[in-house]
Amino acid sequence: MNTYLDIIFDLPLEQSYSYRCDEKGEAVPGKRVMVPFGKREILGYVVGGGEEAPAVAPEKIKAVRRVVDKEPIFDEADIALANWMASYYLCGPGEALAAMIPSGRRAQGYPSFAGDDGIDDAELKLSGEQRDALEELDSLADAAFAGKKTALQKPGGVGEKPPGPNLAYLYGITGSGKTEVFLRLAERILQKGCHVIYLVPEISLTHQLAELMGRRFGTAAATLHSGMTGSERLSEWMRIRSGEVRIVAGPRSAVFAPLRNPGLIIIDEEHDGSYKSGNTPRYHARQIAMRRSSTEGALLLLGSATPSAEAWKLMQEGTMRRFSLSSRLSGGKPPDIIPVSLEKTSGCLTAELKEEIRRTILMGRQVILFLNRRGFAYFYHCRSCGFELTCKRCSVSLTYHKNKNRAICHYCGYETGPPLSCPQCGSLEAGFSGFGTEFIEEEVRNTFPELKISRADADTTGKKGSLQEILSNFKAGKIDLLLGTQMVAKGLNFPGVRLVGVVFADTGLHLPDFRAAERTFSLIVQVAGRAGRYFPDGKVIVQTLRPSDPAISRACALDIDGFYQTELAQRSILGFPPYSRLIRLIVRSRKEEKAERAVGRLATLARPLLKPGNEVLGPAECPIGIQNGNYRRQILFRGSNLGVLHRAARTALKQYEGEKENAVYVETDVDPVHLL
DNA sequence: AGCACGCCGACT
DNA sequence: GTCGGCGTGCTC
Repeated sequence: MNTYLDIIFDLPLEQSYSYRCDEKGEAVPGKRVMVPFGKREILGYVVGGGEEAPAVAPEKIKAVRRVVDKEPIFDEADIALANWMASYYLCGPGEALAAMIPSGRRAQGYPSFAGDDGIDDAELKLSGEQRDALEELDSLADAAFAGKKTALQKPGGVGEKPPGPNLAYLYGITGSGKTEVFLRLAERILQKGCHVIYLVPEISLTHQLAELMGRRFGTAAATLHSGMTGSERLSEWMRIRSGEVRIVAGPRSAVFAPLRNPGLIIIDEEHDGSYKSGNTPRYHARQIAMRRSSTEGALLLLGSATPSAEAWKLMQEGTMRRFSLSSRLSGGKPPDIIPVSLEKTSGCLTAELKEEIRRTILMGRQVILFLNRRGFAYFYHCRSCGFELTCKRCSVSLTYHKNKNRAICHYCGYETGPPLSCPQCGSLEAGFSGFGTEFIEEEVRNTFPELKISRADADTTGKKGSLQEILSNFKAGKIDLLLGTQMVAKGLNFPGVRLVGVVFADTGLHLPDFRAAERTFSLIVQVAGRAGRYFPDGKVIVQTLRPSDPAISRACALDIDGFYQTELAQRSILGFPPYSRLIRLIVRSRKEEKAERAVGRLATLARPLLKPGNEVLGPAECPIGIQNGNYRRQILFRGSNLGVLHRAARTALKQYEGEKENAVYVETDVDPVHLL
C-alpha cells in the first residue's frame, strides 16, 4: 500500500528515516523490518508511511530488505506513548518503542526464588476493611472509565497532568490481605469488560502471581517477563493484543502490555526501586502507568505498607484516595522490633544480638542476619557523640575519598578536609568507617564456630540455582544462620526462623542520596512485617549507631505517620522530591579533564536557561566517580516545573552537541531514583 | 550505537 | 616503509 515508510531505530536518534517498500502491503506501520542503515543491516520499526515522496534526495532512499512480522505488533497508541516517553525521558523515540515491545532489549537472566513465599492464596472471606475498600475502589474505577471517551482524543503534551480521580492507594501492612483485594477488584473489572495490568517488583513474584491468576482467571491471564525468550514473549504479546488475554501480570515492562481496554492498573509494592529502569530509556513504571491510566481511562491502584514519599504526599493532599488495611488477617501482632545501639561495640555484633542468637539456637530455631547493602560507603562518624559529617546544603553524608584525602558532597560538589577531631565535641575518637560483608561473616563465624552458616548475596549466588540451593538447605534446617542481603528479605517465609537481625541499619542512611532515610525506614518495616507474618513469636533486632534517627526509631516503633511527617518536612525544606522535580545528567569520559570540562560547559550553558526557582546543582563527581575507566561527573536540574527543566536540559544538550566535545558521553535520567 | 574514514607511533 | 590507535561524522 505505502510506497514510502517512516522508520525509527533503537538508537539515540531523534529523526525517523524514509525507506521504499517494494512488496506492496507487506510493510505497514506497526511491523518491524530489516533495513540497510549505513554500512549495516539493522532492525527498524515502521511508524508511518504514504505515497508522497519524502523531502530527501531520492537517490538516498533505500528499500526495505525484509519484513519481520506477519502482523503488526504495535499500533498508533503505542507510537504515541513512545513519542511521549521520548520527550519525557529525553531519549530517541525508537529507544522508547524498543523498550515497550517484546525482544527489543536483551533478556536478562534474573535469579528467581523457588517459591511459595510472598503471595497468599485466596482467603475465603474478606474482612470488613477489605470489603469496604473493594466496594469503593470498584466505584472509583467506574468514575475513571468515564474519562475513556474524552481522554482518547486529547493529544497530551509533555509534563504532568493534574492527576484525576483515577488514582488510589491501598495502604496496608504485610499480611493484611492487599493481594486479595487486588484480585477481587481485578475480577470485577474483568466482569465489566475491561482489562487489567498487575505489576509486581520481582520476577520471582511474577511466577507466583501467574500461578494464582491462572487458577482464578484461566487462560485469560498471561505473564510477560524478561526471563522469557523473545518468541515466548512475542506469542504472549500477540495473545494479549488479540484480546484473548484480559489480565496481565509482570514486572515493570508489563506496564506496556498491549491490552485493548485497560480499566485497572495495579502496582504492588509501589515503593520498590525496581520499577525504575536502569538503562535508557530510564522510565518509571509508575509514571508510565499514570500516563496510560489517564490517557486510556483506567484506575491506577498503588499498594504498599511503606509508600514512596511521592505517593504519601499525594495522599496527604487528597489527590490520591487512600484505603487502609490496618489489621492482620491472621490476627497476630507484629514482632518486637528492638533497636540496639552499636555505639559501645567494637565489632559488628552487639551483646544483645549475640545473646538472642544463642537463645534462638538453644530453642532449636534459626537466625537470619540481614545486611542491607553489599559493599559499603565510608562515612565520618564520632564514637563519642555520634556526630556525622554531612553537607550543609544537601544534607547527605559526605563521602570520604582516600586518594584525595577529602570529604566530598556528591550532590553539589562541596568538599572539605577530614576533621582531625570531632567538630561537635572535639573527641579524637572520630573518623571514617564502614562495614563490609566479608568482615561481618568473619566475625559471625569466629563468634559462633559451632554454627552452620551460609551467606547469600550477589557474590555467592552469581550462578543461577545456587541461591535456591542455599534457601532450600536453610528451609530444610541444614543451616542455622543465614547471612544475606536484600535478596533474603523477599523470601522470608521460613517457619524455623525466630530471629531476624539487621546487622547495620545505618548502611543505607549514609549513602549520598536524599532518599536514604526513606529506604532505610522502608526496609526495616518490610523486614519486620514479613518476619512477624511467619513467626508469631519472632524477634527483630535492629543494630544501629543512631537509635534516635527518625528513620530507625520510627520504623522500630512502626510509627509510619510520624516518619512521613518528618521526612516530608525535611524534603520540603531542602527542596527535594516530592517538593521538586529532578533531571540528572551524567557525563562520562576516559579523560578526567574532558569529563570535567564537559559538565562545566553543560552547567554554564544550562544556568542562564533557568529562572530563579529552578536551578542547576553541581557540577559534582558522581558517587561512583570512576566506572570501568570512565570518569563520571554529574549535574542536577532542580525545580518545581518539570517542563521548564525539560526545556533547559534539552537546549543545553543541543547547544553542547553543537560544540562537539569529543569522547564524552552524556546520559540523561529524568526523575532519578538512584543517585549513584 | 556501529562502522568507516582519517591522520600519528612501533613493528616485519 | 606499513599496521593500527581511536577521534569524528553519518546513517533515509
